[in-house]
Amino acid sequence: MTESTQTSTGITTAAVPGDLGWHLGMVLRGYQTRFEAAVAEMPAGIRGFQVLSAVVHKDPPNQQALGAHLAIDRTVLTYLLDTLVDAGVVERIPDPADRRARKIIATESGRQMLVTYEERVAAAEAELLGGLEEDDARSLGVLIGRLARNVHRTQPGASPCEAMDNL
Amino acid sequence: MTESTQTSTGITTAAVPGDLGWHLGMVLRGYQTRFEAAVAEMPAGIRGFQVLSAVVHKDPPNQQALGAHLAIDRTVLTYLLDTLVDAGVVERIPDPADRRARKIIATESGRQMLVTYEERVAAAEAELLGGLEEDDARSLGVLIGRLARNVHRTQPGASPCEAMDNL
DNA sequence: TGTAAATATGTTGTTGGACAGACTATATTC
DNA sequence: GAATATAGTCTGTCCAACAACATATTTACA
Repeated sequence: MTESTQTSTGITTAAVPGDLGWHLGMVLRGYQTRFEAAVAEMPAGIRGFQVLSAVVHKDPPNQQALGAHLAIDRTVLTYLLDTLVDAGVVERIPDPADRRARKIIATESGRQMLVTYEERVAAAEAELLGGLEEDDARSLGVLIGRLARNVHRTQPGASPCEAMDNL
Repeated sequence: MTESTQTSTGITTAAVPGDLGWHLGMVLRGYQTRFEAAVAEMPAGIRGFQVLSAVVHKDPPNQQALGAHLAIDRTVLTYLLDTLVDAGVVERIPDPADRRARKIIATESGRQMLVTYEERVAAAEAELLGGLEEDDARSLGVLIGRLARNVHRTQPGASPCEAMDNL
């Protein structure tokens, strides 16, 4: 811990390169632990929930769009969807306009399941942020959201080698 | 986007449970992409850097503490350290007080390497946060750091890592 | 003291997810 | 209608995570 920065919140943070990675990893770890417990009974667990949530809230036109949104490889998405279809949570319906593509829609049972688990997930998220002041938690959510959209916008596809010309 | 929350920053975010997970995943993905490029030539890549950084900055008394700090499984840490030792970056020296334990120390070459790569990592972190206002980036760093320490403190992480909660 | 439990680390084997490449079916383009 | 592009699936491979076991050492306690 060498140099440090005084911030408006009164917290002093060590300015060590790499700490951001440690912080992100630790937060994601805490999130996953709670999230996992919240959706343990869902088919395909965390990713099952994420897929179902994306299907309902984002209404992607085909699997490719769905996979791109969640940054899930298409070959992985295939068996993820297999699991969800087997569980009767979603359906693959052929797109009449482009019969190569398949649209994923939630079944009625899937919608109900999503509602149920969204409550649990919301509770898990609240618990994760429970250690922060309410204002801080809200700010953090906003800033992370903005940063996430930046990343999502500037990182198309799954090829990580494009965005790294600068080093 | 159904319901939304108006925040002090003027940004509108969708209040969908699970979005926090998507945000975190996306940010971590962007971070990893840049980080990976920054430390590609380092032995053991990202984790090699993280281990070396922790060894130098946190000075953990033994491997167990090191692994607990980074949330790395001990069996993984073993071959991670093998790689770093082979590369001449760190050394395992037996603890004279407890001959079961080994203290990991950086070699001179390792220290130099760390300095070199810390510059690159700092640049990568700055680039990731580049889309945010400077104040926002600083706030985000502070809040994530606080949350990360919460998680690190409250995770039931198996081992007595309390000895290292000195951040 | 002697012995059982606990601890620190290393080794081996298994498993699951990520990913590349081949393959099928359908669409578009010229 | 031949060539090429796209959506999805299937197969095989690689690596990290983890469990189970092995070894050396320390600690607890009878």
